[in-house]
Amino acid sequence: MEWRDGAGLSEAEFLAAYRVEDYTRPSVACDMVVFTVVQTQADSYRQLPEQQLQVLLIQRGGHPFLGDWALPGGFVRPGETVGQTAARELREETGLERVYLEQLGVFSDPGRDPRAWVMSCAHMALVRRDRVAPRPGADARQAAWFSLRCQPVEDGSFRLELEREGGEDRLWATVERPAGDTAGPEGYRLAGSGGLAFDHGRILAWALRRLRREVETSRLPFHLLPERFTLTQLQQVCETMLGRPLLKAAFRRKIAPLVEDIGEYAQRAGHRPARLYRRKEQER
Amino acid sequence: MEWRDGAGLSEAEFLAAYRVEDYTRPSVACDMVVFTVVQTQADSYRQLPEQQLQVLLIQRGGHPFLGDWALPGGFVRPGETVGQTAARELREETGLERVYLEQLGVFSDPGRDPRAWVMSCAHMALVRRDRVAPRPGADARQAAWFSLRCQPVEDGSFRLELEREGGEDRLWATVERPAGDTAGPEGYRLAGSGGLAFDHGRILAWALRRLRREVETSRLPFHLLPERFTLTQLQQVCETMLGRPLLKAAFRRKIAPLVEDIGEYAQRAGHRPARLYRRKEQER
DNA sequence: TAAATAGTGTCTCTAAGACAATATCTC
DNA sequence: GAGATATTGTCTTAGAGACACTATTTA
Repeated sequence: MEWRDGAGLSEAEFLAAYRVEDYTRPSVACDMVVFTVVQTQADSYRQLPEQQLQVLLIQRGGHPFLGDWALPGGFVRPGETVGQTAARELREETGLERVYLEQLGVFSDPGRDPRAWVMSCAHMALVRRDRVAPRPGADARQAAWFSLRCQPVEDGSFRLELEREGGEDRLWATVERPAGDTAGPEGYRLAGSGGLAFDHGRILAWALRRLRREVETSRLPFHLLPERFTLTQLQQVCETMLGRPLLKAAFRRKIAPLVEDIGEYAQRAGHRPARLYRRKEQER
Repeated sequence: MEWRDGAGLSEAEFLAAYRVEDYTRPSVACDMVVFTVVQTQADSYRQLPEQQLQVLLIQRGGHPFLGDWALPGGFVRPGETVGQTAARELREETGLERVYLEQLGVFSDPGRDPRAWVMSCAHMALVRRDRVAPRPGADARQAAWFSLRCQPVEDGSFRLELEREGGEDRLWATVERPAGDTAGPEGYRLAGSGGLAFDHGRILAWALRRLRREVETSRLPFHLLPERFTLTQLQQVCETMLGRPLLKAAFRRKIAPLVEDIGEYAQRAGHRPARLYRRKEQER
């Protein structure tokens, strides 16, 4: 005998009668915060180059926010998970497969997109800059890397500053964290932004916070390095992600169990050559 | 002069012509993992009672998963953020206002709901059990609290076990974390479940992980305690959330800066009375 | 006084912070 | 040798783990 519900329907009958069109539905997009770390030019070939944290933005060629810069993204299609949408967008935007991707959460303010009811499931990705050639011409949109800095402001809020490579464009956003235990992606409030489309300043702020939180606990920095690297490179990537310097001795003690000496040395440095390491595969 | 896009439209013209109906859209629901901590009966009035971590579930009265237990939840309505949806659901389900709520992330497997394309933005809530009278009769659905336990299994996966208060129903789910750096809500995979509807075992597993992560860093336990509490009560709540015992001396050292002695004592215990504390308001 | 929890003292151990000393390469 | 980074050693400090000891209540 079959199970029947309160209306006397079997499961097959119920599913046939169910009409999802009866409810108003939002559009759901995935917006991508694509992080990378890049070396700026050093004064001398013997010195270590400085590094910058960068994000990939796309200039809007249509309304709304025409001319402003936005996170790359696109709508979720039927049959996809949001993670698959993010991976697809990233592939279309950068040509990269199998990069590190992490879901950051939903931004759903009703007015965030003046066109319609669109909520965004933000993701962050970590890509190696040398693997990406952002394609300015692809579908008539201009893509560019922006350096990202975050300064605390006196009243407890933060100011994000973005600068396009070469210094042609400068964007900014101010976000604040309301008092109380508000947590999660919608915990930050966007107090204002310049040159950034939609609520993307808010999404950026949340992504940066997550990035910094996770550097300490996890293995994110490896995704921004080549297979073989020196400990100084690893430390520099961590410092760039965190936005503050780390002590060398303590850093090496801490990451020692995560890496493995491969017995080779970096070549052609103007100083003592550094040992090369690779990431150690973890047993759980 | 007005800005015009590639098609020669002004922003107002563009918005008027934009048709969101042209795209297929998913339904978006908020599912709530409502946690509480409850004391079980002690053998003697002089002994401290044991505590249990519990979640609120609702028995499905319709297809699909008729008779199984599901997380409370409902669809996002136009004009709401997902956080507002969660707060509304919680109010409807428990009558509570202003409880701690946190967005956990999106679960979006295309087949997760056999009726239609429905993605779920999961939230967790922390409520004081003594404030909630789950209303079994409300809109013909039966609500009940289930104790929640989580055991690691030998191959790296986890088994969740739920037991209804009184022991009438037992539910389970097995989840695994695939190798690699998969992070975020969709990082867990549901290997199987019994008595739990949809992918709610997976959502529960993720919620429990988040809960445990955040106990250590934040102030979540206060939301499960009355205004005035003893340090032993606070420690017990933390232990229950974490599922493991803590050392008394170390615990007190650690939480000392978060609480404030109010100079009163717990009454009527069969032993030395404990000092009462309240949460100290943080400067950031 | 027995039984129970409350509250504190202290020793150890580990890890991070801080800084210095030594090593090794290229020009 | 000068100048740069690489690598290691070690002293100090902060905090967690572990355990024991004392305090205070009620039946």
